[in-house]
Amino acid sequence: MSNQKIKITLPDGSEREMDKGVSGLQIALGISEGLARNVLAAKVNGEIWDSNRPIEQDATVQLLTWNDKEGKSTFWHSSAHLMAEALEALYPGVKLGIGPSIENGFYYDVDFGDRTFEGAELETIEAKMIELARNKSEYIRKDISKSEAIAYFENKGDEYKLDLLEGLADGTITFYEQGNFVDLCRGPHIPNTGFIKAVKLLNIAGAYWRGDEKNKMLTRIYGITFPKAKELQEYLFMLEEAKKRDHRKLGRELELFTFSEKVGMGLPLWLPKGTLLRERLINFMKKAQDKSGYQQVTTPHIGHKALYETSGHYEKYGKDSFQPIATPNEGEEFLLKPMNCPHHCEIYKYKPRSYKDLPIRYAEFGTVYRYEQSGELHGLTRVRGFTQDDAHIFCMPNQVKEEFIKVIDLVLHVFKVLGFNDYTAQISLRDPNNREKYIGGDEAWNKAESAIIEAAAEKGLETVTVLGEAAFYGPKLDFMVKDALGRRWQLGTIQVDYQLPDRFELEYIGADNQKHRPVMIHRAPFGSLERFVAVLIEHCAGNFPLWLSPDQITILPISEKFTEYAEKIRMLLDENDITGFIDNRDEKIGRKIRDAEVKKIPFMLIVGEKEQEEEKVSVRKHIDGDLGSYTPEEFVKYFKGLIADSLKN
RNA sequence: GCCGGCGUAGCUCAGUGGUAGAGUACUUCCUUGGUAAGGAAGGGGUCAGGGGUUCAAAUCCCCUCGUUGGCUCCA
Repeated sequence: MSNQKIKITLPDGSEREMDKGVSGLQIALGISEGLARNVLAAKVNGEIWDSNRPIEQDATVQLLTWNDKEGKSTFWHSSAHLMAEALEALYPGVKLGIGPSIENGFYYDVDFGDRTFEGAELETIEAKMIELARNKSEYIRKDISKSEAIAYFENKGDEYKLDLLEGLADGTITFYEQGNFVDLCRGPHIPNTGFIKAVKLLNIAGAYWRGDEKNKMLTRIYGITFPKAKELQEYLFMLEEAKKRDHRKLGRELELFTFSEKVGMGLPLWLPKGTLLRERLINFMKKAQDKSGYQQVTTPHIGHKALYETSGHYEKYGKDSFQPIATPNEGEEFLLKPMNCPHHCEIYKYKPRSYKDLPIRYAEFGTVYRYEQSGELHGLTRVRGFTQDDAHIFCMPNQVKEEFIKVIDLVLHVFKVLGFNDYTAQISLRDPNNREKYIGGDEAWNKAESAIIEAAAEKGLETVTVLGEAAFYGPKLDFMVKDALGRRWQLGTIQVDYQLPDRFELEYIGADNQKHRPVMIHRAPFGSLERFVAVLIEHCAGNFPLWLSPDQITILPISEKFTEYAEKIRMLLDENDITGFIDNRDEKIGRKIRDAEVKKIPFMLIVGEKEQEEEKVSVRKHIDGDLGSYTPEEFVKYFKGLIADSLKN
């Protein structure tokens, strides 16, 4: 044991002299035994290490527990190894792909050979994992040479690990061993398997090796583990609650939309209430756009095939799309429109444009059709026919940034009014290694990409940048929101495009009396109305903001003797553009209230003998209950005030 | 498109080879009731579709369609 000292700096800024070779665990022990029991890993100079790995030089050390994101991910990664150990014990000869931690838990990709893995077997694996966890096997890190590593997996016959090893440099390879299981792994891991107290394997799915559909499909087993049984119970409860928000379930229950096999998969049918919701969203957007200088245009649902050949969409997507519509005339073909932009380009072109006209902003709630892969369809979030709150801004190059910023403001306004605070702004750029996926030259792309980056920076937007996510004609700024089950969906999108103006030969006459090419910005704050409604439903669990709610009010007469008075109230609401209906079923008031609560109707107006005499209504609010009695006029004023408040910003 | 699961009444679901069920919704009647389910009666299913095994199939097998969890894709 060396008695050389090193300096350890803790997150609170305090410094400690410790022996060289001290581990995170030992540092924790020096603070408190309780902490030491809970330490899962250590962050050493920003890098996550095993808590028992010796620290050889001065370092900033943060001890990671279950309360830290990195602590959890280490825990789950170790759990993946535990599951792999259980799998090898139960199914000798299985081959393993990769087994990382994910946002909520972990998975491991497994090749069971010719065997079909049954979901029912998950419980057996869970039991085995718990059994192995009780052994408290330590996770032991080993540096190993590449040749030894290759020899090990050649002997084991695991081609996936050999494939992974190919990409690794000699001298950087580590194995981790726990119990009877050895895995190629960078680490880090928790001290031993005994930390894992509760296990739930959630589901199985197919996943291509290395995410490439040309490769073999492995069985991916998803799971989650916890250091306490109670935390698993809570997690499972939360999952159940999340399922109750599923827009597919609420959409049916609240009578918003439906699907029909006969109409076709992925083609939503909007019911009256869903349509009302859509219309409210559309009016909201139109109003916001009117203020921002947009003009509404309307274009047909089909267009000549040549239109999309010009735009490049046909070449890029034609073979995977709804196929052209033939006419009686030989060789004449139309396409169901997958995009509105080519139509809008033609509107731009219908007359010569002056620089004084720009920017021109054409907006359309355009319904488009795309042949999405059958396996991709999902409720309203991924459909084959949907309505975009689309608009195309045609502007001069020096107006791009300003216009882009205005669109960011519009998107943020929408998110703010609807309470979407938890979104990710993603800058989607070209994949530098795969340029043939895109049209257009480097110069235009570079200009477009920097316009987005600058505009986002200028707005102080927190962004993540993802290479390879750009549209084929230009980079994008996408706004992503999670659904009830944590799946991320793209809502708003803003795209800078130098390509389509070129392809459609769009022009304007500049101050110099010369022809110039405008730049296009494609943008859709909702993205698609269908997806937006889906995410909105899950976000508010079907309890829509008053101004959006399809049923704003139901009037509940105590008995049929008061339907006439109820009708008077309804007419007053009608005059004030408030949506209300009378529940005049032959049911008791308790029943009517219950049904209105279940249908999540924001307000109930109860009218009986007392109300009729006093010319009042008893107001009951969804979830909150009785608000007392109001005169009808007072209530209308109160109601309108609530709506005005929620639309302020 | 690929891998796995699922498909019984409008909805939620029971029914493991022997005459299709429950709750709820719906219809009719009784009840005219004061803040989350009043009572009674009734109608409703080619058990997704097609083929096969069997004396007999909702049930076992195959195909198709739809749906679902992922993967790949996403203008």
